[in-house]
Amino acid sequence: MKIDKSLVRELALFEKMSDESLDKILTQSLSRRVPPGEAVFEQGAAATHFFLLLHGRLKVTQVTADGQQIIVRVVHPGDLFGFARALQRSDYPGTAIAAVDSVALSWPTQMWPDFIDHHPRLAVSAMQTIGQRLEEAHTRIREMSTEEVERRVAHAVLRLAKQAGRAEANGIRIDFPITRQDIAEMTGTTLHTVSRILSAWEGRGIVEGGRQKLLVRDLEALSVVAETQKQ
Amino acid sequence: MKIDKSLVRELALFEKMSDESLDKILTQSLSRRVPPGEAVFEQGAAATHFFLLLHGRLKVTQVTADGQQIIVRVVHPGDLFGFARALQRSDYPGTAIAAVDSVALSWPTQMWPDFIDHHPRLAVSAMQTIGQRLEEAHTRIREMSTEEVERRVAHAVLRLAKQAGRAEANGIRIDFPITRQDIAEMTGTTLHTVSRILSAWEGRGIVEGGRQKLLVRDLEALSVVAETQKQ
DNA sequence: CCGCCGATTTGCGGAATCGCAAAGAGAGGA
DNA sequence: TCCTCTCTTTGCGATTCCGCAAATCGGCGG
Repeated sequence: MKIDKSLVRELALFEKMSDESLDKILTQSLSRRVPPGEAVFEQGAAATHFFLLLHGRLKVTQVTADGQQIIVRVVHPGDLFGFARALQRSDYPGTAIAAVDSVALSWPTQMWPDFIDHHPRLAVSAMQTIGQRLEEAHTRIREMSTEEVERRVAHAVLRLAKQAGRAEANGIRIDFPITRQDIAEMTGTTLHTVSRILSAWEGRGIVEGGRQKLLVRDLEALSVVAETQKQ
Repeated sequence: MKIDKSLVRELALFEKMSDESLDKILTQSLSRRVPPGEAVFEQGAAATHFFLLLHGRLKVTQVTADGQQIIVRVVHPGDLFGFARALQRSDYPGTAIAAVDSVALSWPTQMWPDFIDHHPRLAVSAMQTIGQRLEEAHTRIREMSTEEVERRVAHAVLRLAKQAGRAEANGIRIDFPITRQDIAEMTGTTLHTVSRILSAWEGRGIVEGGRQKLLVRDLEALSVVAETQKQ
């Protein structure tokens, strides 16, 4: 499939790579369109490919043994996904579901070692990416350990605004459909509590809600909420 | 400094490396002894080196802006540490403190890209290590999102028993000094709650406590606690 | 344009857990 | 051996947050 090279070229991951190498890698990839609600891969399935998101937005979820679901992370355009475990495990640890119409490139898992051997800089880039992701995970652990629910939700919304925000007349729009339940699963609480918190914020003019919609009207005030500890 | 090569040779990280390469790498390293309570590096300090723990046990902690501390992870012999961020950040994101007398090898941070360029397999190994660590972090996030405190503490103690357990007549001894406060900081709760939980377990014959001591008497029962959801 | 279905809001107990406080206990140093 | 310091235990009231329930809302398909 014909791929828009300029999109890939801009990624930090391929920054140091020559044009020929990049071409070679791209010709070995497959492109796939994923409509909203469809899974790119499912938790527990054999990890046959790793992916790069070109367009759209994915939610990576995990389901616990007793059926509870959490959102591990949101995948944005330019992110690699479905690969961290391709190195260690044979199955995907989570499910990646398209929140909107999305397009992803994919490569067979077994090509990964080849990539690294032929492009050591790629290894460094990839490691930086994973390192960042690890840092994010630690941040989340720290937040869940030390902050009350309202601050955690504030941090989550701030992250969404930064990573998936689109400027609008009245503020920053979260640029994909997201439910209260989703936010609850990102912050380790219930949709009820999230709803109460967002309602309170709406009353203070900080955000504006809606069905699967969220608009941040006052980033400043939201940051204050995120940094202010109770009492 | 003279280093016991056999110790290093066994590590998965260096598994695929030739003897000459390994020798070269080891001659470039420095060995350092760290007495209990002393820090290998401090949060926020310039990341000048990355490390490999040979002997002992370290606790990696982070302190939040408002002074609360959490334990990010425990470093066991054979683990690389203080490097994930050397790739992306210029300072250490946490503090590594020796729980017991420890010995670590260190290399200057700027040698990392060299390592990768000359030993691509090392890059793959390192990435697997970070990938595993990321997976652990996600496990912890999942636990903190969906489980009550008692189950989280049970999981934490099980992990400690697996990673730092030494067989004893009456059960599995956690092989380094650990306080209730430590366990609290690993599970996102308070030392009071941990103390109550451990007391209850002691009453049921599952564990045996003591000052900075912990002995798991009934691994089976503890696993049941870890997997049983309330009600 | 109407009806249905999933998303959201909100009230109200109840349970889990925190925070404070005070007492007990073990280990190492003087 | 005694003293001191830190760690640990335990009680009790205060809070946060969950879980259930019921009502409302909004968009999509027919």
